[in-house]
Amino acid sequence: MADVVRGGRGLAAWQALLRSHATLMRQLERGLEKETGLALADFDVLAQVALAGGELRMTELADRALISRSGMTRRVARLVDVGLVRRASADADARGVVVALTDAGVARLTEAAPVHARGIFDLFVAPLDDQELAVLESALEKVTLNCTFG
Amino acid sequence: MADVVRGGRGLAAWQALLRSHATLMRQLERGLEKETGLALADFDVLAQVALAGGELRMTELADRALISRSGMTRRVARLVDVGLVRRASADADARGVVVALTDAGVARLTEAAPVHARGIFDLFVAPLDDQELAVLESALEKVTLNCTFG
DNA sequence: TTGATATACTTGCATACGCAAATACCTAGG
DNA sequence: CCTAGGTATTTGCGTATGCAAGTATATCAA
Repeated sequence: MADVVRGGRGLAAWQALLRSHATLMRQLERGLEKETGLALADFDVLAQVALAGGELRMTELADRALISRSGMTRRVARLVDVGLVRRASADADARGVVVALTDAGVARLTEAAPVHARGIFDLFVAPLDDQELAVLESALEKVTLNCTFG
Repeated sequence: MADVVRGGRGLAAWQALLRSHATLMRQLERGLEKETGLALADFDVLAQVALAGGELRMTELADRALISRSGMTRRVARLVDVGLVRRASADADARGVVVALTDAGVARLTEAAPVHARGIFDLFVAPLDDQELAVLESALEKVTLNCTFG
């Protein structure tokens, strides 16, 4: 029975990674939250806004953060409550909402970004040597790109 | 501001993968659920029991499925309701519960396992060539192993 | 035997999520 | 101008989760 579950070439490694992903992410999030008081989901919002150049509409933000629009509504609401983010109505479209970082948000992100990078580094990059990293770099990109329109 | 967020060597690729993971997993789960009517979480339980040789205690099952014990209590309850799994008290320990597949569970798993393998293959393995796969195989293993005690 | 402590599992609670329906606004065609 | 249909966002609802507390059982030592 057990062998029905096992897969072929290349599957096992991915399967293991996918399965441990939840745990890895929990570790990553614990670290971030412990050191900066910021949930990963919230960090992600701040980071996306920053990457976009300072402000983003809700839909775009949801798409980039890879969560539903309704989920983003609530995340932003939480972030507004704690003062890391500001909502304003879009210039040209009264339906629209633009989200921007507050000063506190910028400060928090500036503090958190290196911690997060460090977390990913420790968990994912550090265990690998240079050659592996080089291959991984292009390989992961293929897999990742492949899902952008998912 | 934006550059605070960007990381160094090897980070970007992982970051992208981690970020797209939720979406990839949703795709994977959609496919599995559509073709077999089985949620990924439930598949995981069946697969773990099968891999363990037919039966598993709750704690062990939760550990292998990488979720909390309480989460597993509920998953198993759902699976018992739909008749894919059976609970019995452990021989030597009256506190214990052993979970085993029913015939229906075995049948469902047998049907679902190739579908799931195929899903992972399409999303993760197919985009890569042989050399990339070879390196990835060992590289992912390092990252994955590194978190087993997380 | 009996109490102290640990283990296996479940339940109460608070929280986050996605989907579908609702709301508000925009845009075209007539 | 007005209506039909589309888009941006929010709300209602059901569901899954983890943590902390609770219950039942085991273990061990005095």
